[in-house]
Amino acid sequence: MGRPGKFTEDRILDTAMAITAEEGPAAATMAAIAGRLGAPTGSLYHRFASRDLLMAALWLRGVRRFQHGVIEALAAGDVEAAALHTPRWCRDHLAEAATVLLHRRELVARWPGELAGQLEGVNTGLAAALDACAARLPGVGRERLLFAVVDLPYGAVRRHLMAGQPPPPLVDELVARACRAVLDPVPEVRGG
Amino acid sequence: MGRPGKFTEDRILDTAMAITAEEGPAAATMAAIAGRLGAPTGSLYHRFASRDLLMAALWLRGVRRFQHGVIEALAAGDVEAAALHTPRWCRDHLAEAATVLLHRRELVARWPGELAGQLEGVNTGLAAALDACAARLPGVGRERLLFAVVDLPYGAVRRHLMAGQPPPPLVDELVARACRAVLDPVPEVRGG
DNA sequence: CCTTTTTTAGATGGTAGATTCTAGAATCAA
DNA sequence: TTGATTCTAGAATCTACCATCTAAAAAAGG
Repeated sequence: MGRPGKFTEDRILDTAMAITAEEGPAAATMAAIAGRLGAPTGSLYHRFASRDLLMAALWLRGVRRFQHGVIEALAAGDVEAAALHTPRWCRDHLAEAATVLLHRRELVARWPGELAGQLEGVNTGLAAALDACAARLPGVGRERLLFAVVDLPYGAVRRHLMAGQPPPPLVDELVARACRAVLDPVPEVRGG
Repeated sequence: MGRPGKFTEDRILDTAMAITAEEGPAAATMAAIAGRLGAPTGSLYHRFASRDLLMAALWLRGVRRFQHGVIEALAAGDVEAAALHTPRWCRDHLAEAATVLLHRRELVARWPGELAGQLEGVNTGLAAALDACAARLPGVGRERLLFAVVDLPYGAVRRHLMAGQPPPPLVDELVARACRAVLDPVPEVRGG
């Protein structure tokens, strides 16, 4: 079988994630990752053909873990739970949340062609859950649901992630209220 | 008086903004800006001592223009108008909105010390308007107002800016509804 | 026309970081 | 033990870009 690896892909990604969460993705150079991990740069290139590939893998791993809860809640038809998953997950996985939610564009400025399929899979996974849920809710369009489940919670946690802090409890109340208001079928007419 | 300038600061910033909006801030290298403007790099450095300074100036100019409307609405005590200013301004200034709202971190990764005062001014300007408005609204804390006026609209437009599209009309309805719901003093009790 | 000031002009230097390359070490199977 | 295989190791290379530097051009004033 040959010599067993000393630095696993996951450990490399964890190190890149720590640097990214602390100092931003630009600070996660190959040398910085290798240095913090105590590995030579060559070992990194043994696992990942390029830095782009490494960063894309980092983002993919995080986004999959994150999306899992959202998709689950949507499948159960609980839109509010899906919306609240974001602030809750941020509390439990602060560094990974910062990496995935804050640094998407910088992380994967040039998406490697090799991973086009993986990206597609991630996108369609959420899209399918969203469509299935929207189909069950009369009067709630896809765009409206997307706002309630993705955009709104994202806006609510962003500032706190940027400060390196977990979102405070108030955020959950704000998200829940706004979510209900947006999905409410007859909001303008009193007593409807 | 000496030879009049051929490339003004504003034209340089406009060019940098165009590149940033189209291909991201990383693509806005000094050579790229100069090339698109038809100027040599030397002319850029005549106006801006460094790339960091140029990008910081770009962000400052944009954020000032953007904030103006928000602060005005807050001074008038109209929270909903303040929240709606974001999607409206994005429609009218698509490229600048993308630059200011999407690329803050990448644009000014290292904020130049020379501009510390300017940054401070921008931050306190909004903060003051926010505090003054919050003081007038009983039961509405500063954090809640910040969410309604900043976080919520930001989340609502982000996806559209990333796609290079102006936010659709639906966004205004979503923002307005969510804004009202969040500021509503007694949302839980029916008929309150 | 001549001087002064300001700007253009672009070649050149310097540096940070990604990537490659060659050597050698660790493990497994026979 | 030996050979095949997989990995570590880190120095060397390559590339892209920021920043500098010298020279010259273009006004404005006298």
